[in-house]
Amino acid sequence: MLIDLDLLYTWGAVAKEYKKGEIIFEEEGIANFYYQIIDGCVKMFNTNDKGKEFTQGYFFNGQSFGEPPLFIDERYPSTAMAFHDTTIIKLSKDKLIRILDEYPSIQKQFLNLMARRIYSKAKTSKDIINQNPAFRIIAFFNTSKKNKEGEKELITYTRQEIANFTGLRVETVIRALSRMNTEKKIEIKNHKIYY
Amino acid sequence: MLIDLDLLYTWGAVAKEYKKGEIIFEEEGIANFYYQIIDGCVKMFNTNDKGKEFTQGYFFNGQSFGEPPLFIDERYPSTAMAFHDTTIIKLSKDKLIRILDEYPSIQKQFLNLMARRIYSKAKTSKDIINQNPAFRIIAFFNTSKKNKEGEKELITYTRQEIANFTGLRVETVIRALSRMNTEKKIEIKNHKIYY
DNA sequence: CGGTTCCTTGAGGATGATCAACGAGGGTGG
DNA sequence: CCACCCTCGTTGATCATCCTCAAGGAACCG
Repeated sequence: MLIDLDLLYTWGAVAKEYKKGEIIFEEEGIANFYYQIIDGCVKMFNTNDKGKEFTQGYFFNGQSFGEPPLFIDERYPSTAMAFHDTTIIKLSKDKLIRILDEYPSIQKQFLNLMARRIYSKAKTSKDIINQNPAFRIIAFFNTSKKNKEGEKELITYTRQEIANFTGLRVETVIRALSRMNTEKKIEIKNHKIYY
Repeated sequence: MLIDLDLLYTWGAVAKEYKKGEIIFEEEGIANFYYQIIDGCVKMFNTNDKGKEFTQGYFFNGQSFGEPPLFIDERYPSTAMAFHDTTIIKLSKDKLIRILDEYPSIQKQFLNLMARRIYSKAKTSKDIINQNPAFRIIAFFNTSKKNKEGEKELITYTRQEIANFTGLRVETVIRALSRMNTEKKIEIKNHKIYY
């Protein structure tokens, strides 16, 4: 949980529910609000001229998203969409900036958060460049895995979502997955993927 | 210029010169220092199993680099190397953290810096995924361009460097460039690229 | 039970990677 | 001044891989 909910409400934040598939903000839109997820999941992505989608990342309970443009007066580089039904608390940009100025410890938290994001992005782009479907897919699974070490867990993303995240095509993902299955890198039971 | 040099020296920072090609820190190394470039250029990159290189970015005069791991206690995700002869001022991690705690305005600057990095990384990975050599190369040129709008300027990177940054191979870059030349997207005079 | 959404398979084509040479320029030392 | 070396740029041929297009099949949900 990033900023305390009570604090946010004190400063005039408002909770809003978004239905699955609803757009929260769009690429090139002006950044006016701070968003923090109370419950649900948000996907950030870009779409190119030919409608091909690239997923920048997923955000879950207690996480905030879309903050960088607030700090540097830029427009949104990507679109944010509710991936499931999601409740989000919204605070105006000015108020967020004022909170950061008043609470240095919160500012520090945000610095750490941004640092962590850069760190992951560096790791991810390194992996994506590394041509090779299986490798990219594994890298994606690793970032999305809940229980780090330990037994196999169900992957809840569709093959299309995996494709969007890895920059591959659905068919390529499917073929790579079945190859990985026979090579025992993953397990597929009844179309469900375990890793 | 990020942190004032006098301030850094006051806190015990030391300037050091690195010769072209010299390694400043290595992937997976422990992060103990804050680095700020006084003069020169630094390249951050990863190398995969087969020796293929992926350039994460270049850093120039007045910029700092390799900070994220300092904030989150991780190891370096990439290697940093002097791209030309470069003078760098080094400060220990603890001292940096203490500076940030004592000067909230500096902490804020770092927050803005990290936000800007995330913003660029988002733009870059979007572009790289967008299969198409010409597109990737143009995206790289745009980020490295000094005078934003305006007339053509000389690209000072070798074709190998362009390849490393875009995740392509040298030959592919060369062929793409000459196609872009005939299509007038760029200009090549005497092997030199203008964009 | 009908309609979505997701998954699967095959055939064919496009494109970037790979391998192998060679060319061109710049700097250095004899 | 010239020969040599080293880095960078260039070209062609071939190969592997992923994309594209097309057509179904399976699972899930109201």
